Amino acid sequence: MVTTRESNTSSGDRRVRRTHAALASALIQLVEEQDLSRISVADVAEHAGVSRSTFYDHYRDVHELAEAACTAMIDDLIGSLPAPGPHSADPVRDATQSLEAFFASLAEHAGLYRALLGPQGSARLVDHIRRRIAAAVYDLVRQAAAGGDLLERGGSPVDIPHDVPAVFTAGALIGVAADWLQRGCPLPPAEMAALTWPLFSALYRLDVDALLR
Amino acid sequence: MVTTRESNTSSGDRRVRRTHAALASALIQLVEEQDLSRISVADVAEHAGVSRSTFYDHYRDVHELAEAACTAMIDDLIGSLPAPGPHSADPVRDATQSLEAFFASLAEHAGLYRALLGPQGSARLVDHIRRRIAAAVYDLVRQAAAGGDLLERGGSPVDIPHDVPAVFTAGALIGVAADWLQRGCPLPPAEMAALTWPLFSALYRLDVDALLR
DNA sequence: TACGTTTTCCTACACATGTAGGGTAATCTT
DNA sequence: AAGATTACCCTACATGTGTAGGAAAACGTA
Repeated sequence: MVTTRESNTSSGDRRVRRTHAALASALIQLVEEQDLSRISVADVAEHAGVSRSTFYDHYRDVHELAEAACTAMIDDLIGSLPAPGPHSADPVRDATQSLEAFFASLAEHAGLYRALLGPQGSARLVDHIRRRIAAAVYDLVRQAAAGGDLLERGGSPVDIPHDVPAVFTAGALIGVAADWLQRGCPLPPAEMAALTWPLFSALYRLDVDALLR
Repeated sequence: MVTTRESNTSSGDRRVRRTHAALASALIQLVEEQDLSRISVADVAEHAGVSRSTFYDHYRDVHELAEAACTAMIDDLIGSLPAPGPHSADPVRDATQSLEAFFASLAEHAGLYRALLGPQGSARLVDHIRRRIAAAVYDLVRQAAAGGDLLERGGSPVDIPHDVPAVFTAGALIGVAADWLQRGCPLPPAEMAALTWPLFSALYRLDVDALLR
């Protein structure tokens, strides 16, 4: 009997790692071929070479598996972004490269991300991703504000709850990403970064000229 | 046998209107009590005084019913917003009031919107709403640009595809709304409007002082 | 009112979901 | 290497899903 469901990240037991990997791999493969809503637990288990019963020992449904598979990728992505130090030499270039890395990572697993962020995707996952991005943005803004890279709003001390801009930014990023993925990634990641950077810049009133000076 | 599924808005047949209304009402009532994922087709049909078979004559699943119920409300909302004419006397006040009306409408049907925009909501509906809002924003921006209320970006002619900012804005609005609803609407609509307006303003580089002068 | 049309409802069926208990085999620990 | 632990798998079951065909009732129209 399985007693604990603590969703241990990289569990110690080899069997668990094997089935986790097999299920994730099977889902990613299946999601490239058909709609997520058409994929049954039996399908995933079959393609993973795992019993349907075993699936339920680890995940409550297909969405939860997708969430787990995607969460790891998103975490890797966020962690890999070149965090702007207290005083980067070229913060604009850093930010643009971060954006480009973001879009490039989306394009790399476009099938999965499109399935999960699109119309027949998982609202649970979108919500989860939005929270994670919002948290990252929140931290980033605090760092930048502490470093002096970010201008105060209108000269007055910040009186807006920090999380509203963070959620605003996260939602915007997800909106652009979802739309881009759904259109089949017509523009290359670099161009998407160049297109969206001015929007973020304007949002936080970054004085680009002052930063470059 | 039911032949057509053209989702006739306000169909001619009295029976159809009755069942549509009954199903929508039943769903709205049920969604206030329990999670959307826990609501079965049989539940909705039962509470609506309608056969389960009849449900499937009109909607493919609960999400589609929710989408239909919510779409009408969203359309009403967008249509009721005070569209800023070519040259409003006070565009800032107009925009803030539009935002306030938006949040107020969300709060009015908080149960339904929270269920549909939240973690166990409908990705299909979120996508649909984002498209509608993006289209509305797109039109609004074009109008404002034609009226001269909107400053050109950085003094150069607009070279950014208009739909990227539109999707950006729509996603941001949905992000803020979803977060606000999920927290139980702690701040009143007026305050939310006041909090988010500066963000939109900064996004489109509206020169507030110039507009007020 | 009488007719053709459309909706509603019933029944039935194949399949998917999620849960439970327990046997077996792999893994971890000592 | 031996024992304790635990993951895996099998079976079974109650419930929900989505589809199909056809009878009865309500509707719009002439």
